[in-house]
Amino acid sequence: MMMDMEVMHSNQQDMDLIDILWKQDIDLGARREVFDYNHRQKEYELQRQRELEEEKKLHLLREQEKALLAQLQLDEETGEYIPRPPPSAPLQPTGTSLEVTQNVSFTETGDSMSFDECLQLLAETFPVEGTENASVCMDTPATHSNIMMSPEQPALSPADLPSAQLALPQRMTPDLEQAWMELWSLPELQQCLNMPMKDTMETTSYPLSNNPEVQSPSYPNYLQMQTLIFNPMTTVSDVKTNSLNVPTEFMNTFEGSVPSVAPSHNFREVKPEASQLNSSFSADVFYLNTELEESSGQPSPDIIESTSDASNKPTYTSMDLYSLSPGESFDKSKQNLTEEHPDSDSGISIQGSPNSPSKSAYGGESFRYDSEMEDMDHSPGSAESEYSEIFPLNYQLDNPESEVPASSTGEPEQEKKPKQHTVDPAEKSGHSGAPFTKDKPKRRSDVRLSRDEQKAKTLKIPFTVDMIINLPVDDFNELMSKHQLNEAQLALVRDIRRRGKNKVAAQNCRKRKMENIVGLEGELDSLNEEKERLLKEKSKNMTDLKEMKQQLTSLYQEVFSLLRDEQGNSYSPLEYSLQQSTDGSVFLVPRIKKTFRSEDNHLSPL
DNA sequence: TGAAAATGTCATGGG
DNA sequence: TTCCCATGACATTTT
Repeated sequence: MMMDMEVMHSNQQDMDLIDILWKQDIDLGARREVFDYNHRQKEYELQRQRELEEEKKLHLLREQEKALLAQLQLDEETGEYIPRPPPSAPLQPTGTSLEVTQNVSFTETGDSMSFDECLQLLAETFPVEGTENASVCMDTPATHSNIMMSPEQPALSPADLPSAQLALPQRMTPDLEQAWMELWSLPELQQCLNMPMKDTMETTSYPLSNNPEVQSPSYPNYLQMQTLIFNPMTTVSDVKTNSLNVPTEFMNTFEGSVPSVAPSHNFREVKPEASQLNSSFSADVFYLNTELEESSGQPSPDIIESTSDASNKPTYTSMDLYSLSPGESFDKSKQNLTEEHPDSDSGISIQGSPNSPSKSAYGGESFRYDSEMEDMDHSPGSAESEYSEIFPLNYQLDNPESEVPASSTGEPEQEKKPKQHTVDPAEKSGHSGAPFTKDKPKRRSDVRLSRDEQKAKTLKIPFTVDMIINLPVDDFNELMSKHQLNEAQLALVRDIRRRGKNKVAAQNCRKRKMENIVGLEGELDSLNEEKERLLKEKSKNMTDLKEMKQQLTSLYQEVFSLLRDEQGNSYSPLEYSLQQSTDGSVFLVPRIKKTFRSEDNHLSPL
């Protein structure tokens, strides 16, 4: 509290200083309200109003989720949450649909009343004219009306609210400024409110999906921060659990039909010890999500946030990053989870994570992530190889269960010939028909990369497929020389490189072929135009020739009509013709017995 | 479910 | 000779 008072005091001093500066700068045309302390106070109040509104929204959503989850139960066969059938003694009317239960949850008793009271209190406390504005961070949750929260999360019940949230305005009414200075002094809040969206995007070194909601890595952190701010009683484990709510909402964003409470739910089941973790906050969030990811197969955008916040943290590898698949990859991750193992009774795996220790076995994994992005940027054939493609397959690689079929067969993949065209057992288990029921099958590139990556993982290749494929020859040789690889590893690396290179070459070849086809088609068009032009020219020439012949005939007849022999008789054009010699002189040549007359020197020069 | 398109892979030849 | 690339042909997957 002393610190808060100091903050207030310093703020007052700052504002006074700004006032003085304004007086000095007023001549420069600066508006008064820019430096007006009252105006700033008003803005503060506006922001507080937004804060409280968001808080109410969050609470409402939690209540909604809570009520919804009360009506749901996990279908162990499908892994989906389905409306809970009425118990033996039906407490509700039969046939209660999901929407009905949601509506019921909204209209239920005291909760909404608490918010109404809260709203009223807020309206009395903050008679602010505009409430529609929301900060960037605050806006995001409001856009997700379908936010889903964990049933186990410490959702702020109405009973908790007076101490945590709702009592805040009441208690602070005499000294609102001080109370809000407390809030504003929280670094998380300041970070959130001051963090431009683009900064968060920049710190996230890989492109996210087109979904703008996914492109806001600050959003998960924001929710965590919200919990920290508005629930002072929140424990570390609560924070973790709340942080897990964010991906659930993302899950809903991507796949609204699939209940999104699985991660939190499953997390509590599988990782109960996680609440005991007491390390740093970000690390907790990250590891918890990583574990959640491994246990439930649903990556968490929280990790993205953690990645962006602590991009240099050596605590996670790119294998972890592979699992951070927004958008489509979420579904695919779940798909892999539930569909690659149809034998599993539960759609959500609760098996152990045998590869968790092995994830660090890949020393160069951190490079792979960037390399993949470079590949997408530079590889001519990777224009369509979007981010959503990379992550699912990488997740599949990282998914411990994806290896189960291969290992369960007792036939290690390294025993397969590298150049074989047959499909690996792991691939068959993952891609052969039936298992894919919820989502479309993976793309071919996913299959291939997954194949190579799985093989590389199986043979413990210490570098990534992209490194193998895309490194220049010298670098590749240097890399190979730095690692002692056995024959199988060398063969696999060579095959991967050859296949990758040939794949790009084939893509380039096809691209060139298409370009050639397009070029030839263009050339054909131009040639056809040339042909048409020539045909027209020919026709015109024929017309001209015909006209000239007619003119020649007329001139011929005219000349003959003027010619007279010695007796003054005219020559008949039928008996004589006019011929021109090489020297330009024109002769009258008889048509009949020309030779004879020629021999008799009867040629008559004109 | 079959056809067409797209893509991956292998074999081969040339630089 | 080896490596790399281009490309035809075939297989497989996707649409």
